Parts: sequence; structure tokens; C-alpha cells
Amino acid sequence: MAILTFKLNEHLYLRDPQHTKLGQNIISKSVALIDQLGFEQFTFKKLAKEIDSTEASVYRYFENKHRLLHYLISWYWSWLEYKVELAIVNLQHPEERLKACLRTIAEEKKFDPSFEFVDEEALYRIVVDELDKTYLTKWVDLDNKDGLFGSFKSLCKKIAGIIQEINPDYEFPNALVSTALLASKQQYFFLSHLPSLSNIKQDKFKHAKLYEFLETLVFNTIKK
Amino acid sequence: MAILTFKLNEHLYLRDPQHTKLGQNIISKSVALIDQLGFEQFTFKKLAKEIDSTEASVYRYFENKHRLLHYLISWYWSWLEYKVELAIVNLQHPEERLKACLRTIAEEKKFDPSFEFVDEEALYRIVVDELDKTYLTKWVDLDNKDGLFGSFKSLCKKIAGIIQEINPDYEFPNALVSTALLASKQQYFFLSHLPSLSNIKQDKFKHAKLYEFLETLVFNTIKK
DNA sequence: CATATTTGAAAGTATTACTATTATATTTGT
DNA sequence: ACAAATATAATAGTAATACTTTCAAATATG
Repeated sequence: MAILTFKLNEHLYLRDPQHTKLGQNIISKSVALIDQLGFEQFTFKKLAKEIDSTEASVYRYFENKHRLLHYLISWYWSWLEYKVELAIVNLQHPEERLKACLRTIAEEKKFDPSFEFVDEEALYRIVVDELDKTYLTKWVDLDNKDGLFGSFKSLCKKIAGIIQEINPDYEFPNALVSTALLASKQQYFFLSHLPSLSNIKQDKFKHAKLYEFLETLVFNTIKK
Repeated sequence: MAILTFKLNEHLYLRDPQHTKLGQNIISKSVALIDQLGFEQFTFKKLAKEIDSTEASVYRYFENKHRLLHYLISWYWSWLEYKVELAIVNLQHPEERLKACLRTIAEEKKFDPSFEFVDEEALYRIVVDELDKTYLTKWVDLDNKDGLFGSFKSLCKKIAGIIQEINPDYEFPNALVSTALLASKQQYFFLSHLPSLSNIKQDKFKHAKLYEFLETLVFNTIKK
């Protein structure tokens, strides 16, 4: 069986966590803890306790908890891009490819056994709840210079490219894709916490409905 | 001259800041300080120093800085709804009214002398940078029960109503409006910090371009 | 003018986000 | 197999934050 890992921007960490047992522990337990406590309540001290290590040891892998969040979320976007690539392979028409992208974005995220120490279901909840905290900070511009948003940009660019194939005259492909990606997680958040801001119900059809919403939004918007 | 004030949900504050000199000072200086420092770096201690008062006094008006942020942002949505109401008065066709809404959302926010102690330009920057921090917390559901999101919901509902007039068959009016409102501030953020996620340039046409993006997005999406 | 209420001043607490130091494991090269 | 290099654990310490408490002084209100 092929072993898959993503090459993530090296500014995300001090020591690559994928290469050591402790590092892998940091990743998998921090996903569980942030999911459980929320990012604000999550601390390196609590994490260290969980993995039977110390705060100082965690700090040797990540500069601070903010960079760790960046790392996890970058990992998520890389994973999603990989899933998108699988979904569009062999599809001829750009319309088909775009639909496959939106389906991948909207679909339920299930545990992927290709990546042992990452629980994708928990990670998706983290993305929904905490993504915006990676860029709504006073360090955005510095973080951007360090390339920390590379994974997200790469995914956006890929999908925006398909939109341009469908309608080269549409003026806002990147704005539309970033809006659709963020809207998908926002609506997912709203349907459980602020349902009056959505029209998608909390039931077994939510992923299908979210896809419908996205498809109409994107395809109608770019129609010539 | 008529004096305008907004009736904001009373769970937002402990003591109504609009009624006292100290309260008004808290509002106007916190807008300036949050704009300057960002919400994370803003503290009641720093605020107290600025207004020549004490931390304890500020705590008598607001339970914590999070509720103060809620207060400011609720004020903003109430103000925007008021501006939207002015903009659509006397317009017959729902299409015209919807366009007027989107124009109000996208347009440059300028200081409004009707409200002496609120700097709307600074407050808009706060909304762009900090809005999401009002709901991406572990207290969303409690805050929602307290009605803290009432102002935002009210604005959404109003615009969603117009959409339903235009196309009663469109299934996601609330989702579309919340998406468009959040997209407008996200794109505004991206164009200065992560320009590759937008297609709107940082120039004097940015508000017009943002409007164009929103108009296409909303009108195409709901087209029958 | 007496009373209630609001504010100011000062100090105190638990937690957080780190940093530093030193000792002990563990890995690695030869 | 062993010395040297490196990683980790244990412990302690710091400045800042997000509050709370107490009490006295000022101000407003009936």
C-alpha cells in the first residue's frame, strides 16, 4: 500500500511532526483536544498532559498554538485538494469537473484510513469552527509572506481555473471560489447554531442540500 | 434635528452605555482602540487608561470584552438596516429594492453625523476584521438564546423577504443573503490581505466592483 | 438634604503563553 | 559497542490577561 503524506510549508512548524512518534502524537491529540475544547480553551499545557509529555517539548515542534492551528488547517486543504484531484480525474467537460469539485466540498467528511494519525471528521469540525482564526489576526500579512495560506490558495486556484474554462468572460472566479468554499463551512455552522441564517435543515439530507445550494450559486453566477 | 438611537438587545450590556457620559466614552474609545490594536490586543485595562477611568468601572457596563464587541457589531447591523430602509423607501419593484440593498451593503462607509459618538468608518473596519469572533465561540448557543444576533438576523430577514418576492421558488434565500453579507466583508478583507483570493483590486473602484460581484452573484443565483 | 447609586483606587487571583535551565534518555556515526 | 550529538522530561519562572473584591469618594435623585 502506498503511503501518502503532504508536503506542507516548512514555516508551519519548527520540527516536522510527521517524522517522530512525539510529533504524530501532537498532531492526533491536538485534533482531538481542539475539537473537544475549542481553540481558545486549548493550550499546550493541556495537550502535553494528554500525550504524557511537557509544554517545552511541544514548543520545540510548533512556535505557538496559532501555528499549530495553521498546520492542521493547511493539512485539511491539502487533503481536500487531493480528494478533488481524484474526483475530477478522467472527467472531460469542465462543467462535470466543477460539479465534482463542489460535490467533494459539500460531501460528508469521513475518516480516511490513508492517514493514520489524523481524524478527518474531527478536523472538519475544526475547520468549520476555527478556520477564520488563521487569517483574522494581526499577523495575516506576515503569515501570508511565510506562505502559510498556500494550501488554501492552491485549491482555490485549481477550481477558479475550471470556472475560467467554462466562462472566460466571468470577471470574479477567485472571489466566487473563495466565497463558495467559505460559504459551505459557514452554512454548515449556521445550520446547527443559527438556523435562521440558513435554509438547510439539520437532517440526513444536509450534504445534498448544501451541494444544491452551491451548485445553483456557482453555476448560475457564471452563466453567460 | 431628530435624535436617533437604536434599541439594542438588553443582554448586550449590564448598564446602558448610551445614557451616561462614561458609557458614551466607553463606546467611542473602544471603537478607536479595537480598530487600532485589534480585538485580541484590546483590553479593558487599556481602555480604562484611555478614558481616565478604571477597569472595574468598565466592567459595570459590560460583562466582558466579548459582549462589548457584540454590542458594537449589533449597533453596526442596526445602523446598516436603517440605511437600507432609507435606501429602499418609495421603490416599487422588488428588483430595484434588492439592488438598493446590495448597493448599501457594498458602498463605502462614511462617518454619519446623526450618531455623534460612533465612528462608522472605524466600526466598519472592526466588522470586517472581528465580526466572526462574535459567533465562532463556545458560547454561540447561549448568546443566541440571549438574542445577541437579533440585529444581524433582522437585516437578513428583510433582504431575504425581497428575494422571495422576486422568486418565491428559490429555495435558499436566507442562506444566500447571509452568504452575500459575509462575502462582502470577506472580499473586502481579502483584497487588502490575500489578494489572490479575490479579483477586486485595491483602488478607487473597489466598492463599485464589490457591488458588481454581489449583484451578479445574487441576481443570477435567484433567476428563474 | 438625606439617601441611594455610581465611580475611582487599589489590591488580589487564577490562567495563559511563553522562556530558561538542567538532567536524563535516545539516536547516530564509527 | 561506545562516544558524541540530539531529543525529551522535569521544574521553575515571568509578564500579561481577564477578571473579582473591597472600600471610600463623588454624584445624582427624590
